[in-house]
Amino acid sequence: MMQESGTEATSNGPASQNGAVSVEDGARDARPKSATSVDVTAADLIHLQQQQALQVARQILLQQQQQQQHQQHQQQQQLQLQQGTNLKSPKDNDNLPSLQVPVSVAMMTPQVITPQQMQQILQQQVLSPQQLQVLLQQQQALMLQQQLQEFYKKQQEQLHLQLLQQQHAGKQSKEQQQQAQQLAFQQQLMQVQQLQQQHLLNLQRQGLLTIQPGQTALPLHSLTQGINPAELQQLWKEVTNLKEENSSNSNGRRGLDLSSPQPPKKPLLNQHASTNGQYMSHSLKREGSTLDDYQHSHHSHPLYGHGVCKWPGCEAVFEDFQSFLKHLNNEHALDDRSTAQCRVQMQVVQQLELQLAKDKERLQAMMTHLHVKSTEPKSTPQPLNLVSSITLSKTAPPEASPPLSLPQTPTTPTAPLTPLSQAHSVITPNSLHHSVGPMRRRYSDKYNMPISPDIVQNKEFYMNAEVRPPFTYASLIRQGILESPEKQLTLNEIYNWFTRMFAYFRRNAATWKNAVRHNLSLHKCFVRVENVKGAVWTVDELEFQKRRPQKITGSPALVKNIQTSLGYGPALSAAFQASMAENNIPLYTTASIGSPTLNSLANAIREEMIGAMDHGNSNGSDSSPGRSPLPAMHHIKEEPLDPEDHEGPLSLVTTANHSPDFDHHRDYDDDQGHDDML
DNA sequence: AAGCGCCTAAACATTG
DNA sequence: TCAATGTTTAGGCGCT
Repeated sequence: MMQESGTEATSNGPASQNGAVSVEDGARDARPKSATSVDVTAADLIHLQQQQALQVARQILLQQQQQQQHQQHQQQQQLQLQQGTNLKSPKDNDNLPSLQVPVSVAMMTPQVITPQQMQQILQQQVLSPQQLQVLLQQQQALMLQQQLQEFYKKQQEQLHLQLLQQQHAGKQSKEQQQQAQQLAFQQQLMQVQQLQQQHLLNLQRQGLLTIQPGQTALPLHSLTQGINPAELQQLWKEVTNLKEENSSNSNGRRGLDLSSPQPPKKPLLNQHASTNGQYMSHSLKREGSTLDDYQHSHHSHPLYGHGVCKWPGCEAVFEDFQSFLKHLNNEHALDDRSTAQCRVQMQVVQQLELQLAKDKERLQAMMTHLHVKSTEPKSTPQPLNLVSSITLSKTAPPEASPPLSLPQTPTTPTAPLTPLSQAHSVITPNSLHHSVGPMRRRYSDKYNMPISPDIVQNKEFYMNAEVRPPFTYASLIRQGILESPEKQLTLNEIYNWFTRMFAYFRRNAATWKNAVRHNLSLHKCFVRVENVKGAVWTVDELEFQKRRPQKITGSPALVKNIQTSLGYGPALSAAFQASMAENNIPLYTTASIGSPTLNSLANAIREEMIGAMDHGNSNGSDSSPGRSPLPAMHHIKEEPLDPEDHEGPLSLVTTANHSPDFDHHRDYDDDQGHDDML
């Protein structure tokens, strides 16, 4: 199945299926001028904002640092004055290297933000919650560290002073002094220890540090033994290392690391990585190790499928995984372009998620409003089963069937707007793909017809969503043939029409092609005509029309359903469109609405339905406006006589799982020339 | 429950 | 010979 998706991607190039494609294209366009300000996307703006926030934060930190240095200096002076000693000169300090604050510590720290400043940053609201959290944690750690440093400094000073005092004091009460000194020192040690513990506790609490049973011994031990700058430094290093590891390991999530020597080059990247999984962060983090990392899992590498690089807008083909990796590292390395693409992809995902959430909500509301049978235990909400699910109970069981390999349809969470008249058909996300055994709920085919002009949009829907169209093969074949300029198609052209018009038929080719051939042979309405270039298939409308009416007449309930669907058709379409539009999803719709192919298809199908309706429902209670019973199109014989082939709809839910052998690359256009945008 | 229509699968034949 | 194209049969399911 994976293969199919891969081949599809390449084969129906134009018929890109997921809405993301267009966005990606946009990214591709924007990518060239890497650093220039030409293309400013929303992501860029956000990035910019965050950069500015960083800038502000750094400035604030700088100021704070200066202030603190100043304060420290003042404190030192005060201390000196209080101690009544002017002996201590800067020089003296310099002469005590062992007491110096470790340089590395000094480099890493001194950037504590005051509450006011922090608030200021918060008010700007330019930092993400994660960033803020990390920032806060770092600030707390920094503050504690600074307290430690100050304490340590004070301790140095006091010791120094005491030393001097001792020298000056001569021999008098030396022991007393030593005792007092020891006492003071012990107190200081205790205070430092408390601070350290507090610090560690904080770190632990913040998840920045995991203290192992034996680990606590280290700091405490060193403290009790007397603080050694080297040890302190080591301790701090350990703590900071832990912190860094922690932050970098946390799903790639990373906030502003103000204390890190190198400013984060692309703060956003790792955030994006969180949505894209580990691969992204892998490739961005350390290219050197990517190869090995992927080696074992290349089969499932999201960026590699069917020998094709799936990086947005790339599609480069590779013989083997190795070359792909090479390509990945070379062409999609960490640069502006990749970054931009990554951002775009993230937005795409976010958009999709957003849309999904919205639609789910909407669906829920709709179901609630319509009192959709709550009997279904299914987890997933059922879409449009607008028509009271009469036969629901029946259909329910099958749906529990084994999951077929059908991949989820990316594009359509929403139901086809098709006037799924098939009332009973319960089109659920599940059923769509699990075609389980009985899959074919093709309900009365004859009834399901698209009815409203909105069929065009439905067409678009089917072109892009892997949803089985609710028409029989015969109906579809006929449609394809009638759409052709000469009203005739070769078998291959029919195949192409199917794949072009319905995403659903882009897979499981063997199955549906066989069905097509079977239908062509089986139904009298399809006439094989020898042509110059071989044989072509035409439609005998008379034969085709013969069988349509019958059913409709039969069941009032069905008629009712049809009416219902008629009424809902447009509404559904509108809802679908609204949904898409609302979420800014490009979807195939509008673009090709005016295409002749679609229109003709829509018309033809509509006719078909209308014809059926006429037969079954002569009074036309429904709203179908201007329904010219058949003929509107291709010499359709009016008389709806015998029921021969009136085809109903293909079951929407059908055997979706077959061997995937969609033979891509059959040009879709060999048949009629109008391939609209496909 | 029977009959019908449709779908899927598959065997087989024909053709290029 | 092979693949594409046609034909036919069989079985299953949903619906009436």
